[in-house]
Amino acid sequence: MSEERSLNFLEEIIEDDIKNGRNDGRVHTRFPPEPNGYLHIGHAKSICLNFGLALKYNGKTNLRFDDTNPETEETEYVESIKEDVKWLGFNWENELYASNYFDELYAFAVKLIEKGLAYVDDSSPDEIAAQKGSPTEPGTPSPYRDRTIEENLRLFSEMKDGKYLDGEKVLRAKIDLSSPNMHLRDPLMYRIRHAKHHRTGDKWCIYPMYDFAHGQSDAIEKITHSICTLEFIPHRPLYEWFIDKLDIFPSRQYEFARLNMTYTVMSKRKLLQLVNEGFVNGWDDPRMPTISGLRRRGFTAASIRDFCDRIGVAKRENSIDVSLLEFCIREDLNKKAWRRMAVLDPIKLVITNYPEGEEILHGENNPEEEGGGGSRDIPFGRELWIEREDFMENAPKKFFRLAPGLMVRLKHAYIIKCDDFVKDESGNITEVHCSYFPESKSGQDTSGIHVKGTIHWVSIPHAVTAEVRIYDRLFRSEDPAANGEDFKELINPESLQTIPQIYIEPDLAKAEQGVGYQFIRKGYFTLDKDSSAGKLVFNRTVSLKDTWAKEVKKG
RNA sequence: UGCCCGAUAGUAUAAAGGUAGUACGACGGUUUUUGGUACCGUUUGUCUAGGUUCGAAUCCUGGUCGGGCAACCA
Repeated sequence: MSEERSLNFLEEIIEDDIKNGRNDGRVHTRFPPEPNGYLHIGHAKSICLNFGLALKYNGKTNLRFDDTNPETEETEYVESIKEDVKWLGFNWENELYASNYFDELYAFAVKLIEKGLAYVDDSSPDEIAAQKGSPTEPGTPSPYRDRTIEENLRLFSEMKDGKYLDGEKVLRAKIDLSSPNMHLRDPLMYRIRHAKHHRTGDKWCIYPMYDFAHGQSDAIEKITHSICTLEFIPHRPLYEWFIDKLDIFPSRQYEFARLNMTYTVMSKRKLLQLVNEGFVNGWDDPRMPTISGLRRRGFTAASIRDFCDRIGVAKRENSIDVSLLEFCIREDLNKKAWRRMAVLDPIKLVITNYPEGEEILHGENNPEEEGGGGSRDIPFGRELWIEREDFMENAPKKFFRLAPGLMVRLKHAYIIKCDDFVKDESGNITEVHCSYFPESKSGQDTSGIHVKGTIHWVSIPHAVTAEVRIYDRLFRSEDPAANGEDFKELINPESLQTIPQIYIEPDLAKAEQGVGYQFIRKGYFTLDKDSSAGKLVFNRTVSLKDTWAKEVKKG
């Protein structure tokens, strides 16, 4: 709180507006998704921005579905969007739909026709495109541009009544065919689409275009700050033109740079292809940058909010390093996740001087949690699973694990010394033999022995099995979108690695979905929805930072 | 060869004419019963050329580079 944070450009605008008494100091934003796909991390930036601004300035935020294109929009998407926004921790003021305003929008269009500012055009799409000219050449008027108001009124009404086929006629605004801004060269306002709408059904066969719906919806809701992404900058004069000619509430549009992230694609169209063409297993595949994918992967809402806070808001194009997202989830989970032990690649360890039978040890749930977070029981015995990579026959000098003659501590248990190992006929190590120091028990160590390394383990007779899914980045390239439509060629073939059987400590049999666990020394994991009573499946959310792996790579 | 937006360490983001700072990354170290965490340190930057000014990342002009705009998508 004491830390003063500089304002982003939108906060500056809002504070300025409040200071000047604009809108009576009222702040009302909106988050306007089109229900034609699942929300992704880029939307999270927009959500955090819109809801965050309202929260900060004591305002409100509407959730408004921009559903003016019946051909691509579905209720399934509406539901997922609502779930994701809620999960992120935000509450909208009103759940609204652009389709709620179809009657008003129609009346607005009639009003513009009456003012001589809109006309029905019978030109084909190609003809209209030609009429618009090019950025360097002015457009030419449609032969239908000067129809009388009465004729336009009649024709538009007939369009609404279903008298024409798709594409036969459109309604266009009459603005300026020689404008240097292409969007002002008599843009389309309405098109004919005999399609069933997810909300209005068959009531309408004409649908407003984005430009004739968005600003007016903002105005109807008295949105004060309509925040969108950079590509809408050239639309702003049109947004203002409609508001001005219709004489409705003057909402204002502001634009910020959308989020891009390394090693991922961030367009709904591309994500849809990944889903439809089977490169991933659905919108919520844990490798997807969707909110639902991240959630299934084990990301917390808090970590995503923190990420959105750290990336900032500005108007320049950007590409955020995924490592920042990974930092955010590690930071959050470090504080929250319960520590547990799991062996992913097992090798058998025998403590030769340990008696038959078991002993119950105790392990802290989370050393980072204030007050300790309690502890759980861990059965220990003579035969344990340990990680194969924690033993080396010929260890390099800085290897602080097991090798003949070396000592390590078994986490929450005893210090052991490696005496011997067993190999099978093909040279694979099958067993490691150690002796333990009874007086070195964790928490009551009087042995005086100091070891550099600690390794995790699971008691063989008590071990529970599970499947684990290890994820890597979906793309091999830092900027897959730069490859255009061929982005799919850059998919990382090793983005999903399934380990069918790992050994986990018995307490983990009680694992629940939506909870993050740290498998000590291995990473953060969470229970996947594919789990069933007889089969536990864990997703690795993110690995732990691993400076040893880095050391090894350096050689 | 039109119009619009933008340009600060590797990546983001501050500095509103007055010491270029912060985070992530990278690198090194201390602590540690997780090679985790925590803590400390190091490294690297104002696109360019002029101009205004005592003083410019900031203001002005030209250039360069990047992005967007000519869907009956949003």
